[in-house]
Amino acid sequence: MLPNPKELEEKLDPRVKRTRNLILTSFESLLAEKGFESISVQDVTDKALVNRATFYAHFPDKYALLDYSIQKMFMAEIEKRTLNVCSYSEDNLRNLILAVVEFLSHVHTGCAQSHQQFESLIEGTIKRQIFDLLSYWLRKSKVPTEIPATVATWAIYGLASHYSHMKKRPALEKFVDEAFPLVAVNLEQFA
Amino acid sequence: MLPNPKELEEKLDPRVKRTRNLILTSFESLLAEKGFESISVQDVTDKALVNRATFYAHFPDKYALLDYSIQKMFMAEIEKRTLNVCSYSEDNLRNLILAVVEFLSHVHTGCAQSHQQFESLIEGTIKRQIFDLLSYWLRKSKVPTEIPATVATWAIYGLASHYSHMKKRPALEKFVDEAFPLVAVNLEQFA
DNA sequence: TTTCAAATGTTGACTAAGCAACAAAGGAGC
DNA sequence: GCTCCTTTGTTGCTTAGTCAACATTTGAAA
Repeated sequence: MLPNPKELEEKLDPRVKRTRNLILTSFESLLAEKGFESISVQDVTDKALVNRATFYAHFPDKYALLDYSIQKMFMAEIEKRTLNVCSYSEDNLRNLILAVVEFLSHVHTGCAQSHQQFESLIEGTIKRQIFDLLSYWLRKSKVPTEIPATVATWAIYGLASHYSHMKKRPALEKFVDEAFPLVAVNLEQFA
Repeated sequence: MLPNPKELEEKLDPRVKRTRNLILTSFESLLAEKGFESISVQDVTDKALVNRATFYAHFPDKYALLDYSIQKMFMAEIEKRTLNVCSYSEDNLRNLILAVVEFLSHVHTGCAQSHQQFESLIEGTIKRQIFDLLSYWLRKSKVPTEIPATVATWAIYGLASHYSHMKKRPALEKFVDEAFPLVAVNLEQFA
């Protein structure tokens, strides 16, 4: 059911879409200039030209906004590579790994303050996205996919996290070439 | 009372400011791509992501929007030169003439289709702005200003219109140098 | 001229956003 | 410890925006 969320969003009240976009844009630009913890809800709504009470009508708190933001950004990365409308193949898997590595590296360079604490906030969100995507890729399978998808999810995220923390990052292609088989082996039964 | 409108706008409901801006931005970008008459209210609201009924809550029709837009753009030109916070002087008058000439030339190059019909639509709006500005400049005068301000207004607009229609436009400075004394002579009693 | 589709204004019922005021929970500094 | 100020959620009421439906008007093609 992965390609769906689009359709749901299309039907939203225009005011809702507008407000969420304003909040999102404001948040992401703030994230580029200072650390997540030092951003207050007030900051976000001030820059978005939206009332603070309106924020709470859309998000329980700023952590929910972070989740929403990460989801959107990650999904954009996935959709850019049309990985959201396909099934499992080695080629798609390689592209997925590339996408996650690039996304996480981008977060580390783009966000003013990406501490350990911050990364642990987004880790769950991203892994959930990866897991859902893999499950969608394997939706036609006759055998259970939960275990292999879980293993692959953690492996992919771990690789990306590792890469984005390396002092001297090797060439992206080289890194992925080396890591790819270790992930693929767990999924080869679905190729 | 010219410097006031700012203060009034500041206090507007944020939703009102937002909506008007969306409509205005949409309209101005449409104006850059096609003729005013071929722009429908529907076009404007579609691009602005605003409901058509909302448009009518702010403007009686598209002609009112054109007025509003021209006023905003012209005022921006005036404020850029800080001509809205001063009194009459030959120097300010010269700058005003420059501003009007440049503004009208800009309209002629920037708008996709600027026919005679279109110019007659904006002529009144612009002359009103010029007249109001001159009246503001002369507000301290002990003698009546209406007649001299009217003459100067028409003269300035006429010059700008003439210039912007010339096949081979002379250098702006040269043109204004030549025309300036003819306007200034009607106002020299206020210098 | 007739016809038909598109654009114009207008309305009333519904939903979202703004606002001011509140209690409560940190957090920094004394 | 205490104080003071900021931030956080929450609430009830007001205002603005959305939507679908309608009657007109307009303009271009048949």
